[in-house]
Amino acid sequence: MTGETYQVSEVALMTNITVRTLHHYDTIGLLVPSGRTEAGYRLYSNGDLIRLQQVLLYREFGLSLERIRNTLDDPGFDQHDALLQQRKQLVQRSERNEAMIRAVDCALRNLTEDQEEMDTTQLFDGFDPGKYADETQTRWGHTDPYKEAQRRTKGYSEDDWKRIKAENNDLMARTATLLSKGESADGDEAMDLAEAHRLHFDPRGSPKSGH
Amino acid sequence: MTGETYQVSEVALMTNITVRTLHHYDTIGLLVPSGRTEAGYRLYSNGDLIRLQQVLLYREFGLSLERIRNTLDDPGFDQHDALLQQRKQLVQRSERNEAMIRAVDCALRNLTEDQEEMDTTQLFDGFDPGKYADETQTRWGHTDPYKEAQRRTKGYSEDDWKRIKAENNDLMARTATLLSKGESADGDEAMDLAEAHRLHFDPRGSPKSGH
DNA sequence: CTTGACTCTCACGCAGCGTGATGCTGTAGG
DNA sequence: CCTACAGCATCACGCTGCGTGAGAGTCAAG
Repeated sequence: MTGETYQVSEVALMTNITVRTLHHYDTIGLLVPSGRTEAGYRLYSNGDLIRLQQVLLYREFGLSLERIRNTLDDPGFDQHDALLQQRKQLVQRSERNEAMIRAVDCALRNLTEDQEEMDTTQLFDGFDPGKYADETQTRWGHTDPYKEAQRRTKGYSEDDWKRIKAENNDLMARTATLLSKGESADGDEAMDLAEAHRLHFDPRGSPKSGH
Repeated sequence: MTGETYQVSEVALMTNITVRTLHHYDTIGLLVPSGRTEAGYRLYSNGDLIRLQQVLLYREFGLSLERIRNTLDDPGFDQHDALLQQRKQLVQRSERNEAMIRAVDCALRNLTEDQEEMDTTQLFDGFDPGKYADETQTRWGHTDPYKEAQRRTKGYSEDDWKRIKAENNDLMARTATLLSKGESADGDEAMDLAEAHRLHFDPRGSPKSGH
């Protein structure tokens, strides 16, 4: 007979997952053991193992447990479609992820590379971190293990970096418009928009693009 | 004076984040507004905005809020190093992610492509999903929009796929060893290892690699 | 009977907020 | 002055996928 059953720890050993995971899959209804002992011990059948096998496979693909449960409980409903959608998500995440990598590379470049002509200030494009910049510059002049990373990534993500900078600049734009309507909210002296703008660009009083 | 202050909703508008996020950053100490009104309203200064700006920048890089807080609160401690580590993590995730994509592609291929000679069964390498396979085969014969994806990924991830299949096969191996020592735990009839193995390979009774 | 290895069921914790619930504040209108 | 109504505040639970005890029952061995 194919009627062997296994306890949690056995299944855990077989599949290399934890007992807790089995508990979890049980409580969320993803993999409910087909049997229990009188004492309440979970008993997994061979069929349960098969299901678990599929669960783990789909999990390997990055599908959510909920999605896995749906596709398994309603076979023929998704599966292929689910995989396609999953692929899309993965691709998106991948792109996003690589953009982040490039962005980090750019940040690293900006932190180290020829700071005479491109210092950290520019990182915020006028929205300068100021005092922090001073310390950062003196502290890590050239740490050097990422030198190669710099070369590899040189001229490699200007657009991504620009996007981020654009978003940062966006703050200032919003700030300006916000100020133009909210200046009466707090300040009694109605300063003109230009002045407010300048203050925002450099709240510490060191004007750089004084217009 | 540079003494303008802003309320939560204003800052939220400027930076395009939610009020709740500001609350959160406050409670976790990532961005504590430098002031409050008598009524308890949060008041953000320009300095706060600068800090927020940095926070959002690092967040863009994928650093955890905790890590951001550390690097900002102890400037010169990490930052450069933090970015490097972050880069490593991102690269890892990226690799993992792409492996998943390739795996999904393989799964899709196995689902659709020439099923006469490579049906879903093989997906589990003997640890066959059986009845599910029948349904899946008949339902999605050829949906076709991923045809190109198939071509692009052809012969493209055999190793990744093999790794996954190996992991799946691992289950069976473990099962076998488990059985060899645990057969007395439940079953009274001491079947021989080979038999147990076969049962495991195909608990529904349709032997395929009957050795 | 006791020990020790397993098992069970709560239930909190983590990351980063979303989403109400419930109540006070502040300003404009009647 | 009273009333709306918009904004603010503080809980506090929800989500994902389990990890990690806590406290207690089970089961085979000594």
